[in-house]
Amino acid sequence: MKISALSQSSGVSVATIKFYLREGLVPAGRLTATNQAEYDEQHVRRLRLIRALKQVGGMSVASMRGILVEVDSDTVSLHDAFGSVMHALDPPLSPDADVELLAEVDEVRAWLRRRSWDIMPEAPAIHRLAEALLTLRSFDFHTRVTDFDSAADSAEQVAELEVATARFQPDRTAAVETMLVGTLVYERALAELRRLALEAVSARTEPVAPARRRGRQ
Amino acid sequence: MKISALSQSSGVSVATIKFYLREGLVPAGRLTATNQAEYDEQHVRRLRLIRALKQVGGMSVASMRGILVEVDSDTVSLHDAFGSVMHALDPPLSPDADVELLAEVDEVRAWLRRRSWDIMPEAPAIHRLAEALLTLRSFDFHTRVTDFDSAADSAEQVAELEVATARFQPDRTAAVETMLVGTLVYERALAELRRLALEAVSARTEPVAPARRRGRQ
DNA sequence: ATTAGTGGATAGTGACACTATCCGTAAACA
DNA sequence: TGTTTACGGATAGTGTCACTATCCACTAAT
Repeated sequence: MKISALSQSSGVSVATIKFYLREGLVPAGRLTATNQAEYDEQHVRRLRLIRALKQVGGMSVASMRGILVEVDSDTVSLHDAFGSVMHALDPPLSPDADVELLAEVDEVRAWLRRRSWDIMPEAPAIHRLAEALLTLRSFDFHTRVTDFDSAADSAEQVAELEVATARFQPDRTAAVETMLVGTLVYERALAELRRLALEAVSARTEPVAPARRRGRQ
Repeated sequence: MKISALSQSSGVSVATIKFYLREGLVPAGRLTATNQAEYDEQHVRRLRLIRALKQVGGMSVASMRGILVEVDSDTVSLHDAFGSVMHALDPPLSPDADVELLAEVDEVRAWLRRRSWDIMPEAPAIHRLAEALLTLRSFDFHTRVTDFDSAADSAEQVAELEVATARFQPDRTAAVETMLVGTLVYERALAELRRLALEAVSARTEPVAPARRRGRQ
């Protein structure tokens, strides 16, 4: 498969594929001459993955490179590979050692322990979750991690299915890629589900319109 | 409050505030002379909102303008305002009348009806959810909307709390802003929760027993 | 033999989110 | 009172990003 065929079967322009090759997002083809190279299904799959990361995850080329490096690196266990990719997904932590944040992080860690979730203590998701909780609180939401028990149960259910699907893949790279795309696309799906829930609850809650008196505007 | 004070109490530089004013993200201050204007708490709140939308939602200035227009427009009911903002949050639909997508959309609609969720039939979230399900299927996940029943239950729980918090706000604009920021930040929090669930499930599922230790790497 | 396509390098483009500078005026201070 | 500082408004410039276009020597296909 030459570059024009790869372009054809992936829907990505030749110029853009060259750009991705330069950036290290797509592995180089096997050279058969100084100006001829051979590409295969692995490259088609990679381009599909890149499109999904870009469209669903809104990811930049730089962060995709960071993640795809983790996808391609061979760690000992599949679990470690999943972990590396998950950690690379979250933006790096700022070293603002805010006291309030650290307290919240501790609360999240304690909650995880109570749930018997075996998480690396330095997982960025812990910090990100704590940050989000703090932000919510600054906007009048009195939310604590413990309010998420039911959400955690259902997240666990979906996760079972995802991990099973990823482990079912024929090879290591495909497994990690599946885990990656699954994480992002399920996130999107569940976010949309949430927006629908919001609309449904708001519809149910709205008191008969005309009777409501607020100030001007 | 003059512009430098506004900058001080919001943490946004004067130059950037001027830029947001030009772009219509922040309403103009009340002019007291040709070169003096008065800003208030409303402006501080708006700048905090913009920062949250940018950092948590990763939104562009253009899409923020689109949404803030909806926040400021006065519709009859609060529910309609929430709806407009929700719909403006999802990127506009592409007019690709894919048969497969339409079938999926119908399945989502039927599922919503079974749940007695009162949703506008053209809500973009329906299409986005259907799209995500199709993408998942193309990556080996055999997922159907009906797999989301448990997730929907817990989403409904969180939504109750959000809607209540938003309706508790003193004025209309604050209510809509609260709803908006709540939607995005809860999405983030639940996404992080999901990533933690994934790591926990993967740890539990890993068949290799020997040298794995928490905290290593 | 001609032509189209290739890998590789380099330069250019348009969008984006600010950022800097300038201007005439007004407030704050000495 | 004069002088300095800050203001609002307008315009131009900056750095980053994700491509896109052009060029080159060369090879494959016709």
